[in-house]
Amino acid sequence: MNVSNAYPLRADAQRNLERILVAAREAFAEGGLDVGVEEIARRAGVGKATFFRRFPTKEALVHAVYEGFVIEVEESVDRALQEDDEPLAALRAFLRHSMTTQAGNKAFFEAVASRFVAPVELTDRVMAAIARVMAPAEAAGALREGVEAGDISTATKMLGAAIRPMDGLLLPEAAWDRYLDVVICGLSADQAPLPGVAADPCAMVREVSAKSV
Amino acid sequence: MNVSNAYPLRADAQRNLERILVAAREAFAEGGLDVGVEEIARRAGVGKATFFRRFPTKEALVHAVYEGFVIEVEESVDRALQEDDEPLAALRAFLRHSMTTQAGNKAFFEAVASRFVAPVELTDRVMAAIARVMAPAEAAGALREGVEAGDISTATKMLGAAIRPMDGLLLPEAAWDRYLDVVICGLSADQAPLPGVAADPCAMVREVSAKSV
DNA sequence: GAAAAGACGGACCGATCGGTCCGGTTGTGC
DNA sequence: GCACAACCGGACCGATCGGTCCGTCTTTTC
Repeated sequence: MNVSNAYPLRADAQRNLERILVAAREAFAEGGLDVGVEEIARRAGVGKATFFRRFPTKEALVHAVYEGFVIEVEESVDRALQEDDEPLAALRAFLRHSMTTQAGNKAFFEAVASRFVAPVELTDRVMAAIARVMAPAEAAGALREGVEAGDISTATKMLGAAIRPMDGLLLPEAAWDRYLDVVICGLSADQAPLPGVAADPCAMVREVSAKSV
Repeated sequence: MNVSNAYPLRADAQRNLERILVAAREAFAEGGLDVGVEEIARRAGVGKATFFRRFPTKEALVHAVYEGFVIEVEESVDRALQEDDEPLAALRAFLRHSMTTQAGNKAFFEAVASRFVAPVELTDRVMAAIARVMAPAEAAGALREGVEAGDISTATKMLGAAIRPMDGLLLPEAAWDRYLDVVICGLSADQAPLPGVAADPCAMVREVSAKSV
């Protein structure tokens, strides 16, 4: 985000900026998006004022970290597309990876759970990545009629909810596949078609984001 | 909870207590569990101190309201059990009703999403109700092998997550059945059995609750 | 109808959070 | 090596939240 800005930062400032980003990723991963700015600055070995000199608001930092998540998603799709033994393999690998990431990174989980309004540009990138990862299954006719990108996005939310039965508690990995199985199975072909799509969640997200600018 | 206490409250105190409970239910339904105590007291036409005279802490109020939710769940199961056209009907009706309630009541949604640690006694009641509502389907062999009460509880969480694509946004009702279909379908028989249960979420919930007492 | 038990609410407290200010420090270009 | 701009961080601010205090008012009881 600000890492390579218009005119170059002084060396120490650049170093501190990077430290802040690293510290924020760590702190958010452990404690979720509610971790305070002071704690992040402390971890970065920096004063609170220094933080606010680089990021106008805490929200800006959250967006910067969120962009990292989007990149992770895109890379996850690239990796998932490698395995093409069977039509649904890539989609399954993607969803499974999403569970792992949400489990190990509380902020990622909260981001998926939409604890904040993400910039449109970034949600668009996520949707594009999802479209890529579901393409093989779609082409092979392995997907239930009516399943679309927004549904896969929703599936990641549902799976995230599944592996966190209560606040602060995380289901052991061995139990995750139960839910992944249920969802994959519900998304597979050879079922009655899904009811018609009455609304496009992505469009609504776009609308809300635009309104909040 | 405190409504009918050990020794009788004075008439005005009893009236105010009821007003507080009603106001809390409304306020929580609209704004979620983060609504402040002051706002609730204001809605009840009462001072903040009066609130804290009846409830030792805000958490106590949340638990009282949560007990109301548990009763709603139990009633919902009673109603769902009426419709027995086909084996899965009751379960489906129950999950559908849970979606409606979560949609119309932000606090209920957050309670399902486990935004707080509920008392063991109440989570036990929820689990018992779920066991009742899934019994017909189970008896008819309509459930996939390995599906148990904890999975239905998780299903309500997943469906709650599905209908709220982002903070403050609610999917229109017409789109809900898509996800209900996916989940019901994944829970139905005639699929490969679910992977073995490595952990019992309910037991873990019980453990965590005990620790926090 | 008066006294005492109980309830009332607004003012107050301490902790926390996002965000700002300012006097001292440090990297950088000449 | 010097001067200046850029940078630094701790102290500070205002808002908010859960929770308490205390002087006043209401209900109950005899």
